[in-house]
Formats: sequence, structure tokens, C-alpha cells
Amino acid sequence: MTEPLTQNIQDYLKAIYGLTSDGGKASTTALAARLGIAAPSVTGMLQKLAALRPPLVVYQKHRGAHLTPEGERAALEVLRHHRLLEAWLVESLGYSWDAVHEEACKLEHVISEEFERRIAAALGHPVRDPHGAPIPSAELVMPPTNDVPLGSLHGGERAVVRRVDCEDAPLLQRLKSLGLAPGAELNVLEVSPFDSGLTVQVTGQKPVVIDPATSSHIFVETVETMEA
Amino acid sequence: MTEPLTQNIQDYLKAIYGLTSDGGKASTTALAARLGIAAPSVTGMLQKLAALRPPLVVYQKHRGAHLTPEGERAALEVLRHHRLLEAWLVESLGYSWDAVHEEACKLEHVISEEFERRIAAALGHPVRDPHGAPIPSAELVMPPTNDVPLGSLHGGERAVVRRVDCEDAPLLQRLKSLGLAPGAELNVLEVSPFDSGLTVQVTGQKPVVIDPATSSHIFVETVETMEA
DNA sequence: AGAATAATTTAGGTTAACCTAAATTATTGT
DNA sequence: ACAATAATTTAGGTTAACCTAAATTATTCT
Repeated sequence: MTEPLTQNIQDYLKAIYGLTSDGGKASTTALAARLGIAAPSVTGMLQKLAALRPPLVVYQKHRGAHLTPEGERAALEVLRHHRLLEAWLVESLGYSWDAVHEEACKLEHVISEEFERRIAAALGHPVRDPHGAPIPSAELVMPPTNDVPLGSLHGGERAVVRRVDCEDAPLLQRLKSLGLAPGAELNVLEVSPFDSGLTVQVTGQKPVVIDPATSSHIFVETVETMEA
Repeated sequence: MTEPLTQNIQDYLKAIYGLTSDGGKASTTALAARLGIAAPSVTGMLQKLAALRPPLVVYQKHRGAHLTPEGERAALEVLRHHRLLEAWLVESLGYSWDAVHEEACKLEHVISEEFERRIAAALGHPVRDPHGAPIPSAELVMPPTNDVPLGSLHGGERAVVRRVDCEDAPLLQRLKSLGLAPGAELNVLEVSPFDSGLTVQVTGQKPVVIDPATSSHIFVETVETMEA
């Protein structure tokens, strides 16, 4: 650790991490959109992050940026803070899982390593946060997952919701009211051939139609159907 | 509430609050020293705070500043956050009372009102923090106290430590190792006529000499000596 | 391929919060 | 009272992170 990173740099790193999870590059515009910042500002910051010693990103004009190992470590550190905090706000302070994001976003930049250790220990070193997102280990390794997007399922398949990857509180609340929370079991009744919208039935609930924009945020693990 | 105050403004308000508890004004230099900022920067900020609508401080050239009612409310809000956080770090995360200040200083600017309410409730709405400092109520009223500085006692008096008003971790640790923590009982054995240094004996400990610089941070409540 | 469009960068500017050095105003000691 | 000293403010400058408008480079479509 050279020196503490500012909050906005941490936010850039988190955003780049999120946009490059597929192994690609994060474009200036995508970053600008995600961060709510004008594109030229992003260009400037990427140039700066790439010029730091050690550099936190690899940046090439007109082809976006991706994290260096140092940058990724810093991003995972923040992500670990964020997700531990969410878990802990739910477990210890009784927040509902759809209301913790904002609070964690502010706290994540500010807590000490000591604090991180204490809440991790208090929670029993959890591997997922309340939304089902994996929590990087203390050594900053992201635990592997088998989750697939809900939209990739076919009619008749059965699955368990593992993760709801979304930060929008109203949408989270809607999903929650539909029973679409981590741990929920569901059957895919039908897939629309037009727009790939899904009709799913969460166990114990009425069937619902989930449009593709929504289902891409929901990650599931398929379950063997009991052949009774 | 007009709009959220920046962290540095909150720090200025806290500092002014601390320096004007005697009803006087906070001087530019005193503020500069307390905040670790150059004096001209303080002048500039005081001018700004006085020009805000509504103004947070009353400022007159060359005569320092004090808080307006709005400024005081904002300062008490931050102080409430700080002290609740300290209490809660000790109670819920097992921090020792001499190690919570730094963490609370960062968190105090960042937590939501919801968070404040939840930890206050979880702690049973405490009236003092782990150092014995009074916690402003949710309505931002500072609870009254009877504490007097340890240095104001005379030889032969008996007292209970109520508050250790100090942010320096090493000093706090020293005081803790001497048993000088909130709740401790002590006898004043002797007061030096030269420098007003005190020789005190904490119940169950060896007598110690406390110099005036130190004793001014320790606030006590006198106790009737049992006439056995 | 070449024109139209989209993405990105450059150029130039703003704001907030700090700084140092110099000028001013207040306080203190004789 | 008045000179010396201390406190404070003014003046002018820096840095980080943002912005808009214009210029450039890349991509897409026919």
C-alpha cells in the first residue's frame, strides 16, 4: 500500500472492475454513464490512473481501460468493504436487503482494516452479501460462483435464485415483493420466442412475467427436477 | 436542512463548537491549530460560513467566530454521530474505548439518519459515550452534566471520574493503564502549591502524580466521604 | 470505399479548499 | 503612550476534479 486512495478513485476502480468482469475493456462512455460524470472527465482520470506509480489501470487512447493487478486489488478491497458492510447492516442493524446499498456506498471508503476484520469475524466470514454477490476474501480473492443469468434458462427448468445484481432500490423492492430474493426457488414456465421474456413461478407465488432487462440482473443455479 | 454539508465544513463547526463551549469566540489561530490548517485558510472559510444562507457562524474581523443556532445544530448533529459511533464501536464491535476516536471521526460524516437511529436504539439511547462525553439527544439538545475538572479539587476530596476529554490515543492508553477511566473512584491525596499538580489514588491502585496539563482533560464528580 | 454518425480526446475554464508571503490590525510591556 | 510583538487578513497561487464546446478519431452503413 503506497498511500490511501481518494474516494473518487475508488469509485472509478469499482466501476472499471464492474465493466471488465467479462475480460474486456471499460470504455470511456460506459464509465462516464456508470459514474454520472462527463466523458472528458473520465478521459482525464484514466490518464491520471495510468500515470500513477504503480499504475492502477492500463489505458490506451480510444480503446478504453482495464485494471492492473494493483488496480484490481484496490477494487476488490473496496468491493469487500461494500459487501461486508451490506451483510453487516442487514445482520446487525436489521436493515432490509434492498435498502443497504446507499449506506454501504458511503461507508465503504471510510472504514479501517480493523473495522473490516471485526465485522467479517462477527459475521463468521461470509462468502456472499445479502444480494447474493460474492465477497472477496481478506486476501482479495473473489470466490468462484456457478450462477447463470435467469434469462439463459429454458422452459421447464427449475432453479434457485442466487444473486440479484442491481443497485436500484425501487427495482429491488419490486423483486422482493415478487419473492425474487436470494434463496428463492422457481420454475420457468415459458420463454417468449419474441423477446426472450420469461414466465416464472416462484415457489408459493403466482406466476409472473420477467422481461429480459430485468432477468439479466437475476442470477440462478439450476436444480435437478425431482422425477416423482 | 438545506443541503448536506461537506465533511470539512462539519469539521470546522465541530471545532468552533469545541472552542466556544465557554460562551466565548473561537479565534482564527485556535481554529487553525485545532484543525491543522493554516490561519489564512481559516479566515477564508469563516467568511464563507458567515456568508451562507442561512449563516452557520457569526464572524467579525479580528474577533473570531461563534456558531449561529443553525451552525450549532449542525455541530451537535455531527457530535451526536461521533459519540454514538464511539459507543457503538465499543459495545457492538468490541473496540477498546481508547481506540475508537479515529474510526468515529471518519464515520461521523457519512452515516445516514437511519443509521443513527438504529445504533441509538440498539444501544438503548445512551446519554454518554465511552469517554464519558455527553451525547446530544436526537432533538440535538446536549444533556447537562455536573462534571468539574480534576484540577479543581482540593487535597482530601473524593471523586468519581466521569469523563476523559482527550483524543490522543497514546495519552488515553496511559490514563487507562493508570485506572483513570470513566467510573473510576479516586482520592486526592495532595495538591502541589507550585504547579497545582495533583497526587491522586485511584481505588485499588498506587498513588500517581497528575500534572495540570493532564488533569484538565479529566472531569470528575465529587463524592461525599463516608464519615466512618 | 466513403460519408454519416458515434465515441473519444483536446482545449480551455470553473470551483473548493488549501497554501505562502506580505500587509494590516490588535495586544502587550515598559 | 508607543514601540515591539503577536494575531489576523489580503493578495496571489496551487491542485484536484469536475465542466462545455470544439476537434479528432473510430465505427457503421450503404
